[in-house]
Amino acid sequence: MEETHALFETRRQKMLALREKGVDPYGHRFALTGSVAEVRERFAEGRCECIAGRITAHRDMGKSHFLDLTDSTGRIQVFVHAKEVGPEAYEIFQLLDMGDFLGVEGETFTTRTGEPTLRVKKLTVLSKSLRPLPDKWHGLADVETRYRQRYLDLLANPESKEVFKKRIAIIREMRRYLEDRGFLEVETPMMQPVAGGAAATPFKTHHNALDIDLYLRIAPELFLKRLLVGGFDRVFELNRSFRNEGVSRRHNPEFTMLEIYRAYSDFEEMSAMVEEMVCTAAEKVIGTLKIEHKDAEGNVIRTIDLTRPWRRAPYRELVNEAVPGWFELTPEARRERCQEMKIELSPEMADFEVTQHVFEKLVEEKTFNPCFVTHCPTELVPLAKQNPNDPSVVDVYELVINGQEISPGYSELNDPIVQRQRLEAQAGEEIQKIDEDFLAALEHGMPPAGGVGIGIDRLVMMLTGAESIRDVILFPHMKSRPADFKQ
RNA sequence: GGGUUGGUAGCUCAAUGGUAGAGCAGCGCCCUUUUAAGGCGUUGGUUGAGGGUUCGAGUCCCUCCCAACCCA
Repeated sequence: MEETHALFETRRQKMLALREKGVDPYGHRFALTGSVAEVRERFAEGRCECIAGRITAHRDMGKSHFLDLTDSTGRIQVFVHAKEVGPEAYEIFQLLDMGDFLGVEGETFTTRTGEPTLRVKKLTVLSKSLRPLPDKWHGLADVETRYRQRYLDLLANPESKEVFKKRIAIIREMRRYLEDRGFLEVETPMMQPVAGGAAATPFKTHHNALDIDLYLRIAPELFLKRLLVGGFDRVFELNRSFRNEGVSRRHNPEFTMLEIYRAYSDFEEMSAMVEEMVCTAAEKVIGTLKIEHKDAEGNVIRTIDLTRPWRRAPYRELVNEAVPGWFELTPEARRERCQEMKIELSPEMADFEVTQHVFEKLVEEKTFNPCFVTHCPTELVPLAKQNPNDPSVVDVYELVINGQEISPGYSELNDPIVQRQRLEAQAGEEIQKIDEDFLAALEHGMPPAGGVGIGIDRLVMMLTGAESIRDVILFPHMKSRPADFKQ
């Protein structure tokens, strides 16, 4: 910032003027008698209180000033008058701006209009704000700024802050649910020599001292299974994974995933657990199982009903519901039907991929209430365990809510020979992409187990009605903008 | 990667191809109980960047940057 903006310069001069008066514009610890909410809670005439917060409003009556002081618990009005604070403090007061952090000591009283207020006896400058905050009334509307400078969004848009508080609460409830049932939360490597456990492009990095390439994990799966081998029967990990792919309304390069593994279980038992866990979180955090999504004007555009039991239906049945007689059609006739239904296909697609496209467009995107899609075709999920009675399908569910895949669940493959074949087939030429250490672990014996992954960002979207993943991630990734902060 | 829409003062937004504006914020003055306080006055702009057309461009054309949405 070679040039300084006039608004910035005005505030900087005030900051320097505070220094001139021997006041440190960037203060230190300030002893509170309570938070704003606590002071409001126990409000009674004539109590002495010390509170601190950001100045979020200033109503200037000449010699009387009313400020709003806001901390994380709320706002409270404080009253500043020259006679109460003395001439020196009043001069300091005149160097303050909206956005400054201020500590005040004073006595509570109620104004004529009935507003609980603190009459300031002593004020302490805690931090001078050099840049103006967004408009107090209109808030911050520009989406780009809301994402790039989230702190401004949080200050200006209370509903944005609410979404993140809900996200935190949802995650807390999921953790509590799992811990109450004997699951141990573990931490496994985010930097891995081989990025396994999913099909996705990883981020690559390099460790200098070891002189080895490492990848940011695309999933924690292979390490959690090592823990099943090692005798942890119930484990989960709730943390970031990274995929070097496009960004969109539903994709952020780093995203939060919950993976849970339970020995001696299977995908069906896991589906029941996921159902119960999500409902518990919804009831505790949102307070209902009927989740209303609203548009910008506040009109309800859809209601997601999480009431149990959730639907469970085989993949083929759902496709057949969407397009009756689909599976009786020849491959050619299916492609023609897709053209009629305006579903775009590429010529090199395999037949199962054509069906999968129909599934995505006509089932997944239109399924808002929860549905466990079961009996998925083996080709779609090559790493899963085949159904003992019907090898054309696998023992897997895909949970669809809000038109998105939110959680896959597996009966985990624990046959090391089959696992090796599958990984080799998947790796093809790139044989170095096989995690031999993982296969060695399986060869020591892994108990049969159920495993699930839950996309936390998408779950939070569903529960809060957010239309974009960027609205549930505090600092979503954006392209850098070199012009930022040029004054 | 393709398509659509958008980017104007610190914030929220105006402006038929014809002098770049308003509200809030800021600054100055008045006001001793205000609630988006009020009143009077006033500062503030490389209209995302760069080219072009035109007597004249925020507006039309081209290239680029950033974002949102849709598609791949």
